[in-house]
Amino acid sequence: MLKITRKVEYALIALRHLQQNKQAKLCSAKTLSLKYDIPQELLAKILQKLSKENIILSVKGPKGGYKISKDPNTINMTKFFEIMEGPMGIVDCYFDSNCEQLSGCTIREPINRINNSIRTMFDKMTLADITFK
Amino acid sequence: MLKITRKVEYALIALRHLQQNKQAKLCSAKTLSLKYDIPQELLAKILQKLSKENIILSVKGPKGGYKISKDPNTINMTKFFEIMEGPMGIVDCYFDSNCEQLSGCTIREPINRINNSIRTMFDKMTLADITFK
DNA sequence: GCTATATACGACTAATATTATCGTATAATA
DNA sequence: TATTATACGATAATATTAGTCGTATATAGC
Ligand code: SF4
Ligand code: SF4
Repeated sequence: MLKITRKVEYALIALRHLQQNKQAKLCSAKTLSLKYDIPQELLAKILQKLSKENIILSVKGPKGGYKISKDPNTINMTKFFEIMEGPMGIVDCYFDSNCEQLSGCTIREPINRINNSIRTMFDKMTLADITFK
Repeated sequence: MLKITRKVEYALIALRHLQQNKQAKLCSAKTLSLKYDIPQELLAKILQKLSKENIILSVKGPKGGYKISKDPNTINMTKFFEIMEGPMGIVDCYFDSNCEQLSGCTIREPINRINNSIRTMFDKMTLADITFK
């Protein structure tokens, strides 16, 4: 319960590495997967998503790989989580209304207050809080 | 990602009902399951757990059921979540050390800071914040 | 041009966690 | 003693997450 996904963790590990080696040329998915013991194909897809979102820059071909392309201070964690995993809420009704209980739900309001607290907390936090500190 | 479970939601709905009808005698699992459209057997097990933890009191037999037995102001949400779902952490290594990456993990410290922030937030919140307000 | 290496991307499978159900036992009321 | 309700372990169904595979494309170096 209340877990972040492995996908997000792998993304953060990779981003931290790229951030702290940003003076270096490029770093490939393979290099990162070996260094941090992350399944290569899975990490590759994660890096592709980060690239598509212009958080990192990708270069194809031999000697290719990835490097940081956006200041991690400018990306807040709510946004980052939603880029990686879609809408973020501790219950589904925050972004989807298919809940059986919705019509007569007595806890939706208090639950949404909690939701907003968590979102606010992550809004105030940036990628740099994880990739730097 | 970062979701609470249905089990917890059902528990909160039931507790809110019991709290707001605490002058009433008893309320059965069946009554609650019909009123809130929650699978009866599932809700029954949830109520049994709450009873075992002395959050509610149970009475067997016809005319039996449940009622609140502990002031919801005295139970913080971290404790409540952990009663219902076990150790709470956004990553496993907060309470379990079977992670492949653990030895060379570069994000554990920053992740744990987030973890602590979430726990602190829920420590400051009580069951009454959901069952009353 | 050819080969090797690396990203891009969709489809698929496997593993795990969550949600729900079933069967049986026990207690108490009337 | 029949009925209603809790207690509890085992099992099944479903959803989510994690990981793999196949194929295409780009490019560096020879
Ligand atoms: S808070 Fe209520 S409406 Fe929202 S998902 Fe939970 S049960 Fe459904
Ligand atoms: S933070 Fe690091 S050690 Fe902890 S679970 Fe995630 S990858 Fe594993």
